Amino acid sequence: MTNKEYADILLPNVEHDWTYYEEKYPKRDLKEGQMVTRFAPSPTGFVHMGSLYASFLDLQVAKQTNGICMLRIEDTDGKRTVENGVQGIIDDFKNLNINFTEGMGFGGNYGPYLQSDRKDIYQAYAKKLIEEDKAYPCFATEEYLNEIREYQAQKKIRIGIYKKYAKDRDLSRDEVLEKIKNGEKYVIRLKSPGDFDNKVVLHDLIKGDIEMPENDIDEVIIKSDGLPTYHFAHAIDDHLMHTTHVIRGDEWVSSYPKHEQFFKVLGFEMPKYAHIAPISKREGNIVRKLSKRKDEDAAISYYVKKGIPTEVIRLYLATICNYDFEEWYTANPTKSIDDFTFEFNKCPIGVTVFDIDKLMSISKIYFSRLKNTTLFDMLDKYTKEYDVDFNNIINKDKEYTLNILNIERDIERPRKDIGALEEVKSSIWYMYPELFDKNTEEYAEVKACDKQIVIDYLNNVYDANDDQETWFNKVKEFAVNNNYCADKKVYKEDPDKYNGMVSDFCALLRIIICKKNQSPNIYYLIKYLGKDELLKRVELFYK
RNA sequence: GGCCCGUUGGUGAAGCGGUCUAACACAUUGCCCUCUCAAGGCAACAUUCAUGGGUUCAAAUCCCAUACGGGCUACCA
Repeated sequence: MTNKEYADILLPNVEHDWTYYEEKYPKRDLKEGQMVTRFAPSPTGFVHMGSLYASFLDLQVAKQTNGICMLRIEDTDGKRTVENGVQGIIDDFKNLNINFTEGMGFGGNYGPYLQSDRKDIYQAYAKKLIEEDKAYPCFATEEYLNEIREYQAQKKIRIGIYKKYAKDRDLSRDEVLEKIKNGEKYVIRLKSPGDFDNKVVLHDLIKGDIEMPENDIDEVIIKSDGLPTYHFAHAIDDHLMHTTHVIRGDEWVSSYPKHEQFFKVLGFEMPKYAHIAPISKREGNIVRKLSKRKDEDAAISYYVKKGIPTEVIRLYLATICNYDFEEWYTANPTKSIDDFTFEFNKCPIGVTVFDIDKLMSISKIYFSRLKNTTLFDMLDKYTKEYDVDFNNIINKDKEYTLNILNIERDIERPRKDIGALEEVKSSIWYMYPELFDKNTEEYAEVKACDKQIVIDYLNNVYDANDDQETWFNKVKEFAVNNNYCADKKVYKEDPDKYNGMVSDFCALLRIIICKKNQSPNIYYLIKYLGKDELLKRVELFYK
C-alpha cells in the first residue's frame, strides 16, 4: 500500500489534492507595505464591543495601507454556533456601515470564507501530512484522554499528548486498518517534531518578543467529525488567503508555538502577529473580559438603541486603540479616523477597562460639532424607529425644529449637552406646545412676582426681532423699573426693598417657559416660542 | 502542577536610566465668567509608580523574588 492509498483510507472522499488549492489561490498582487488582515469571529452571536474593537484595528491598518481586510467565520465547532449567528454577524456589520474588502457576505476570490465550507481544503493538507508521515490517526477515547490528564496532574508533570503519551504514534498500519474496520473513531494528530527544551520566539508587533518553549504536543488537526481544529484551520486559511498580519486576542499568545510549528511543517510562510488585549469590565475587585451574556452594555445594539452613532463608538475604540489618537483628534477636529495612522506599537499591552463616561464625553463632543441639519437628519431617522410621536412633532415644522436644534450650536464653543439621540427629547420638549401641554412635571421653585408684571413685559417690551444684546438691555431696564435690582451689592444691603435681582426675573421667565431652572439662553427660547405661546404659559403658571 | 502576559491616581493612560514632587484626557471638587445650565477660563486631586531586595553616582524605567489579576495547558475558539 502506498502512502497515498493509506491517506485515502484515513480521509476518504476528498475531492482535490493540496496542490490544486495552491494553484487556485495564487499569491496576491500586492505592493510593498500593503497589509492583508482578517477578522475571524466564531458565530456565537451579535457583534459586541470586544469584537468591534478587534475588527476595528483589522480594518484600519488594512485601509491605511490600501490593503485588504477579510471577514472569515470560524465555525468549526458546532457547539458554539448560534442560530442565525453567521448572518447575524454580517447584518450587524452592514447595519453599522462597516464594510470588509472581502469575506463572508462581502465576496472575494479567496473564499469560501466560512470554515465549515472548507472541509475538503483542510483534509487535503492533512492528507499531505499523512503521506509524508508527519501526521497519524489517534484512536484515544475521551475516557482514555481524561485518564492520562488526571495521571499527569497527579504526578505534577506537564499535561498533554506528547512523547510517550502519544501512544498511537507507534501503531502499525495493519493495526490502524484493523481499528478502522472495527468502526473505531479517530482523529488526525500532528506528529510533533518539537522539543520542549527548545525555545521559540514570537515577535509580537504589540507585545514585543515573547519566548516560549517549543510545542511538543501532538495537536489534533482533524477532529473525528472531519473538521479541523482552530490551530490547523488558522495555518491553512491564513496561508491560502495570504494574510500578512494576524491580529487577534491575546488569549492566542500561548498557542503561538503550535501555530509556528504548523506553518513550518506545511512549508508555509509565516504571517506577522499582533495580539491585542481584551476590553474588560471591572466588577468589584476583579477585572474580566467583556462578556456577551453577562454585559448588556457590551452589545453594540445597546448603544444603537440609545442613539449613539457608530462613529462615536469608533472614536472611542480609536482612542483606546492608539494612545496618541485622542490628542491628534483634538488637534485635528475636522479630520476623520481614517486620516490617522494606527500603529501596533502604540496599542495598549495590558487589559483596558471599558469606560462609559469617556464614551459619553466623546459622544457629547461629537454631537456638539454637528450642523443642525445633520443632527436633524439623525434625529429624524432615530425617532422614526424609536419614538414615532416625537418624530411627527419635529417634522410638523421642520424649520422651527432646525432653529431649536441650532440654539448655541453654530458658534465657536457649542453646547455639549447631548450625548445620545434619546436625550434630545428631554432637553427640548418644552419648545413644543403639544408636549408642554401634556407635561405633568411640577414647576421648580421660584420667587414669583405679580402676574401683571410678566404680562406687561410680554405685551409692551418683548419683541421677537430684537438681537440678544437689545433683548437683555430691555429686560434689565424693564425689571429695574419694576423694582428689581441690577446691582448685587446694593441688593444685599436691603433685599426686602426689592422684588429680587434682575436675575430673579429671568429665572421666573425660565420657569414659566420650561418649568426647570436650567435651560439654554432664554433669549432664544422666548424668540422662537412667540408671544402667544408665552402668554399662554404665563396663565398656566399662575394657575 | 507547567508555560506565558500584566500591575503607574476614581478611570483610560504617557513614560523606555537623570529634565518625574509623573504628560494628556475623562470623572470629581472649588473659584471666575454669567439671566440659569452647558460651554469656556483658572485651580485642586499619585511626594509616588503592587511589595521586598539588588545593580547604579542616579530607577516608575534594568535584574531577581513575592503578592495579586489574566490567559493557555480540549476532538472550544
